Amino acid sequence: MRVSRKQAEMNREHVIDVASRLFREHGFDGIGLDDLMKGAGLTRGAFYGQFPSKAALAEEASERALTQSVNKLADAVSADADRPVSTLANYYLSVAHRDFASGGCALAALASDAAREGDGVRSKFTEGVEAHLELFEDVLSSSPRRADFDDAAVALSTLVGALILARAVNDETLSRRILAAAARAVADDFSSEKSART
Amino acid sequence: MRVSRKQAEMNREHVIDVASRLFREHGFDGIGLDDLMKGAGLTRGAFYGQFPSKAALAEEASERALTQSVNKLADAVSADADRPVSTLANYYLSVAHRDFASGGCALAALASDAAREGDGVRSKFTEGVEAHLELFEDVLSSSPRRADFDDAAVALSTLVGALILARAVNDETLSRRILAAAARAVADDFSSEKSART
DNA sequence: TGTACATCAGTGAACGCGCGTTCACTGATGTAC
DNA sequence: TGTACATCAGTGAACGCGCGTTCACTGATGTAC
Repeated sequence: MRVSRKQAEMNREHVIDVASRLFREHGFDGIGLDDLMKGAGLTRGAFYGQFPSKAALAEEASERALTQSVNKLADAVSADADRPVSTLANYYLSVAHRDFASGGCALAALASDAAREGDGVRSKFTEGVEAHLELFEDVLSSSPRRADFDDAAVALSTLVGALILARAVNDETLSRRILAAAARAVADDFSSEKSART
Repeated sequence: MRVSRKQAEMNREHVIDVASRLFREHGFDGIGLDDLMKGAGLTRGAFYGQFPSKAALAEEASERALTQSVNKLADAVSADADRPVSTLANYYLSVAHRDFASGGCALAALASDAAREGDGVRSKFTEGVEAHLELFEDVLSSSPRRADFDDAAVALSTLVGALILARAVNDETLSRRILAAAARAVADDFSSEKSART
């Protein structure tokens, strides 16, 4: 059943979107092409008309997930322009974000997996980390204290690490304490905007 | 070929050790029972005499990897008791640790994977995170500034996040800048022992 | 302590299954006239 | 604009392979006397 070129291109884009979500939720090795294509409303066989291999999809899906992650963070920050740093930290380390890996930060969801992938995926992650760092440097610099690359790297590391630990842990109290502690530390480090102690 | 009970118990322990390394290197889904058992010098078939399932091994291997991680960090810190905080940070964020996931921190290597595992593995990670936090609280408290649970959580998050990002990235310069920035931030936050700017 | 037998750790082949990938086929789309 | 045919996006069965798991078997170990 041939489909119009426009429809075919839309299908391809849809597969990438679905993959960017399902990879974040299950990891690159945790989801197969069958489920990936089903999730996009197509069948397994159509895959190789669109992509040369699963690794190639992983690459495109990583790029998309990382771009979406940066954009979501930028949007969240601009929604509360008065307190950008604590908005960023609280949004990133919210329970909602912790429980929504498939639509959340690709670094927290996939960076560990990416370290085991080939250069294609890792190059996308390199660009993704750089894009996140640029956003962080911007946001942190909006505070009274000027921020440089190193400040951005430290803040990003703290947020990513805290989210990953909060997700790995089985104990809701411990999980929330980690999120809260890291959010407050990042917010306090870069603001007159002191956040309240929990 | 039956083997003495003592030898059988040693074999079982060896399988757990090998698994704790190979899981850290390849992820829980990235290595099969065949390679796991081969790594321990046994054959696939012997596995089910020792463990009820792969998930059960993942649980035991997680526990072992986490315990080993804490012990290694404690040893590293006590080797340079004069500057415990910067020793911890520099050891954790060394290039050697970045490039040696199989013998390194189980949290950085497997926490993302653990979030997708069942309660067995996640409970071990909960205990593992708690053990790391206790160590961190101890080490950080040795500085002039007193440290509490939150300080430990922030420092651990920063180190784990920075190591994961440094591993995901394809660019050696970027990778080292992340490591150096996070190491200096953690060391400076908790010491009179100021570390030198790179 | 020595012998006879039961136990059981480890072997290796086999199981069904889902994986990534290939391919002959279908039929709507796109094109040539 | 209408017709005839070539193109090719998507289908679904099939491929070999490695996965987690099972099992009949082997032969050294452990035990009973």
